Amino acid sequence: MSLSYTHAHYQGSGTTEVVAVLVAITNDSARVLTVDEGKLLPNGPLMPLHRSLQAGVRQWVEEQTQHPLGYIEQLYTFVDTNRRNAAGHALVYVSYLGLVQESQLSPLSSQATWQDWHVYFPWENHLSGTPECILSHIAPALLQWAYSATDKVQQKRRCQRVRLCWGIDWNEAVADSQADGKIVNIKDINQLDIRMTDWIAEHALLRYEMLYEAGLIPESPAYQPNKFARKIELCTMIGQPMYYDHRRVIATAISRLRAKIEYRPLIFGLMPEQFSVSQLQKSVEALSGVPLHTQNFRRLIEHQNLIEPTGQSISASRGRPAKLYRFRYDMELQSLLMDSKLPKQK
Amino acid sequence: MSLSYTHAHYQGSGTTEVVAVLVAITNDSARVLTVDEGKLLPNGPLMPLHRSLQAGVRQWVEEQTQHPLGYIEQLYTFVDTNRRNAAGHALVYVSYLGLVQESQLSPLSSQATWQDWHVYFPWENHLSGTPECILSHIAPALLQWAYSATDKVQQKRRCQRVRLCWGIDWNEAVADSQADGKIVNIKDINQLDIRMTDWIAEHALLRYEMLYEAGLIPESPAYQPNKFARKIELCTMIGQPMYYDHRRVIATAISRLRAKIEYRPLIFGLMPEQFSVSQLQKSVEALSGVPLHTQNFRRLIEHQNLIEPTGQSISASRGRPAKLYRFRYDMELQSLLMDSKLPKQK
DNA sequence: TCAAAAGTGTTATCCTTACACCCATGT
DNA sequence: ACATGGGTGTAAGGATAACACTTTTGA
Repeated sequence: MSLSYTHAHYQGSGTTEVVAVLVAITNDSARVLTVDEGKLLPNGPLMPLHRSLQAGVRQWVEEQTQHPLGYIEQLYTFVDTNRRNAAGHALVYVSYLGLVQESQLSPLSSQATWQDWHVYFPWENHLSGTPECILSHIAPALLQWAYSATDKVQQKRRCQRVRLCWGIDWNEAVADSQADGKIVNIKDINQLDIRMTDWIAEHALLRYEMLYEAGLIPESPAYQPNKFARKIELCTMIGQPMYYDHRRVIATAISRLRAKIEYRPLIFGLMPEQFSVSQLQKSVEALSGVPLHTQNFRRLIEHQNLIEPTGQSISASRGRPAKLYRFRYDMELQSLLMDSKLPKQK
Repeated sequence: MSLSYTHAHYQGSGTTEVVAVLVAITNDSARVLTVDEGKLLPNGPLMPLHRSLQAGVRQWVEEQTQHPLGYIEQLYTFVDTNRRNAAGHALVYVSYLGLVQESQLSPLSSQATWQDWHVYFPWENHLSGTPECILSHIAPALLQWAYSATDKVQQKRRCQRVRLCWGIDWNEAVADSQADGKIVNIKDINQLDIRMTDWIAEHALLRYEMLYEAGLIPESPAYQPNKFARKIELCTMIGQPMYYDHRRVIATAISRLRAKIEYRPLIFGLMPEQFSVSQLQKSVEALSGVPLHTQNFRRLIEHQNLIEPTGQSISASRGRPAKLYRFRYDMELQSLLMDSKLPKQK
């Protein structure tokens, strides 16, 4: 009943396992719990004893982290046809997202470590402007991929997808085109004048899937290490790979979190008991990966009546001390937090 | 490779199956494809040959309905501990939502039928005002359940959940309460003065789960046929039951559709080639179950630039003929439609 | 006293909602 | 002509984004 994992060969007798993306925020950065030196997400076999998947994951995770999980939800179910049991059935794995409060980070098992999720997705961190890796490596490589499509239609589709997923645009003029409109050659990839237009944080999964499809990451069967125009240090540009498709699972979690945080107060599942407004903001920024407007963030939060002052305040190293707040655990707010899956009463 | 199902006993050798909620709109009402006289959703074993679940479902459904599926997405994965294989593993079933265009409804297999989804969820139809079954039967029974909770805290929680899920409120004064605040007796359930406040269409799943938890539907292990204050005709009040938990799967689909239709143009996956604005509105209403403001609906749609006039128009029996439109299948719109799972190019 | 961080006020803009009204057609 | 459904204009209210500004502390 403890966290177990296998990576060289799948040997379970069942064909179903559960994979968890446990998220916490430490030092204003988002982290996920991993095993096997950051190469795998914690995973375990589906246990026949539990009434529901939800209940199984909850118990299983609580045993591992030694404290109750605040929030948990099912993410997505994947099939891994490379891993099959004796009868030839492909492995099915059901992924879950769980939120862990920083203050409650407690004894980890020997092999488990918390990893900043930007280790796996360096391009997702826009807190200090557009990351270099997009402009210098990823975008050029993706455009190479887009323009090397077989026909004109696919070429346009791919370009549009790049634009929408990555929020970039470029100068189409720097390209030769045939009579049928297909562009056959890009004069100089450096002259495409790639610029950021509209980065949408929630598209994290789409971006990962595009990199996968374009063969730019090692997990992909289409991977070719030399697809980048310039030589790169792999991990700092396209992130640290994981076994199987576990990076995709994290990408799914990131997308879900970023989308949901907009309209559900999930963030409180990650905060300590007391916090200042700016701590709250930094936590949201850690998840969304983009800087927020400080003044309006404060108003947004206060306007929603989700927090109440504790009376205490914290004096930062500099500047005016910040008032501390706590989340209002009213009856109504409990209900606001409720997801499609309510905590079953018994 | 055709749709197969079992309901008396689960006999598959694997432990995973796929269940599909295929939705179409006919005569301005939402329907789902069912088998076994409306008692089951189409389901089939997970096939080891497919690379992905997505691909499996798609092929499997296309074979059944004889035409390509427009849109498909994974819904949720359930475990049925009552159905186990020889090795004792509980059945895992992955559910999918698929949209089918009315015009393309084509040869069904002998045992498959399209069912109006209000057959299963009569309380979800608010197109002609609040349905009687809520006010006369469901709400009273739920309040009975809420006030019969063991302690005061649970009582308040349940009341709040009823309020939020069903958008109703009532007069708390018509009840005795003890010193500790727990209400021990409701003088007359008819005098609670239950009234509709804020119906939220997307809460369909929460509502189903509450009925399940309160033991008001036959699928629930807690089911007691006589929980209702007044004698009822079962199906017209709490809907037609299904085998296993398949009604919950449909409820999941309804919630997802209603939530998603707000910010994604999914509806076009259900429309015929050409349609008038009011046909479009009626289709959206069929899904959401609530009437929409006609004038503003038109503007909303036009403002989004999703449709373009075909030049033709249709003369209804009465009144001014309506212009016909088609969905703009531009490159960009293709991309707008894209879900977290892009159609893989190959 | 000044920099740094907390916190407030005000305005322009967009989107939603509601209501009033005109248009084109069959009977 | 008139009822019926199609279609347009416009104004109020709420939410968001942007900017200027005041407050409180430590160095």
